[in-house]
Amino acid sequence: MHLDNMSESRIAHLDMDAFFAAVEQRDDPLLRGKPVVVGGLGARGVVATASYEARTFGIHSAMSTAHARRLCPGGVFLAPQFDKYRRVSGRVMGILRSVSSSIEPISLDEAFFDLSASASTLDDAAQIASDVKRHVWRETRLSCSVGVAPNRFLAKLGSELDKPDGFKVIHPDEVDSVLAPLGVGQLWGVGRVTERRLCSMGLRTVADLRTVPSALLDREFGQMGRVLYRLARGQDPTPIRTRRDSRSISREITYPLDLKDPIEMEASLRGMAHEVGVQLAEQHLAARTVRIKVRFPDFRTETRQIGLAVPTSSPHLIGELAVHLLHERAEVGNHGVRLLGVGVSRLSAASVRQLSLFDDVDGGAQDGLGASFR
DNA sequence: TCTGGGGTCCTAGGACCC
DNA sequence: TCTGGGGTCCTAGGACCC
Repeated sequence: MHLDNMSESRIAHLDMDAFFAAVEQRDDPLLRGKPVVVGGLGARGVVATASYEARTFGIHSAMSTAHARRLCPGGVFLAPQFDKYRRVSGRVMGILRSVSSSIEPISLDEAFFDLSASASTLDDAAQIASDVKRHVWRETRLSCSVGVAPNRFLAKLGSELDKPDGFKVIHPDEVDSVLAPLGVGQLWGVGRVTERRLCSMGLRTVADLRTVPSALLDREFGQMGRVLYRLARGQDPTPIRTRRDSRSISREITYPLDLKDPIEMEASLRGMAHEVGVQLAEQHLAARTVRIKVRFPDFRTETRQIGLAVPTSSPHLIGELAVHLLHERAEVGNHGVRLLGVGVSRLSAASVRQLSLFDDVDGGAQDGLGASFR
């Protein structure tokens, strides 16, 4: 299970360049060469993707759209068209599937694919991956960046380091020199908070991190310590996961203006609960936990959840429980809420027998509600 | 930086049981 | 009755990812 084993793998990672914005530019020639920003257009919207032209203005993902507009008043701001992106994504994933039976989509624009079975060396894998990259361009007229390496982490790093329109192979003997100068924030799973903590320990680069004994990282970071120790050495034992069962389903809405009216809050929760219930039913799943999320104007966020004795996919029951949690368990004062959300978890396959049980529970809402509390 | 939406995984504390 | 220890489940919060 050690390194020798790991280095046997040949993993590729493909990442579409500025995906949403690139699709819009592809479909409207007038947008080519211009700063294009795709994201929420409302008062509280954020940027999903900025084209490379927009990035030169300092615009990046997750920034508020309002801020992006100030940085680039002449930019083109578009609401996302997810159906379209999903279609394009489907074609890209199809290309990956044509070269590997083991692919792991991470999002619409990103996926790992395992080439270990079809390529016996990293260079053979690189050849296949480079064909894939060309194939993606031919079929979609979109550019992507590809990394090829002995494991997932290094493959992803490869696609990141040579972006856009990049192609990078990381061989085992280059791992140390590639990793050493990187900032610790470049490691997968190290975000703002962990990066700060590491920096406050005097650890700014991966080379710094590598000087720290495993035991110290364990003590300081728990489970994450092990991961840090390995990533700093370019080790990543996590396999490609082709199919993962979903563990939760949720909907949430940030309102353009804070919601103050309890009636509106209830209606909104019920609407989201309906969508969650429908999605559960579509996927033939049932849930044993119902949860709400409340975010206040000051951005403080609370969650409240309730366990059910019997799994449910009933939109009505989920809605009633959500409303109950809001009134009885959340501390909504009179300042209103900025966001509400409804989610379900502890999912299981809904059997036909369970489905008939749900109907009973749903039919007698009051009784069903009481009986469902743990 | 006035901060979306949909997820995953981890942690800490308390209840409960033996 | 001054007070164990381990395991498991649940809840709430938080870090992180795209």
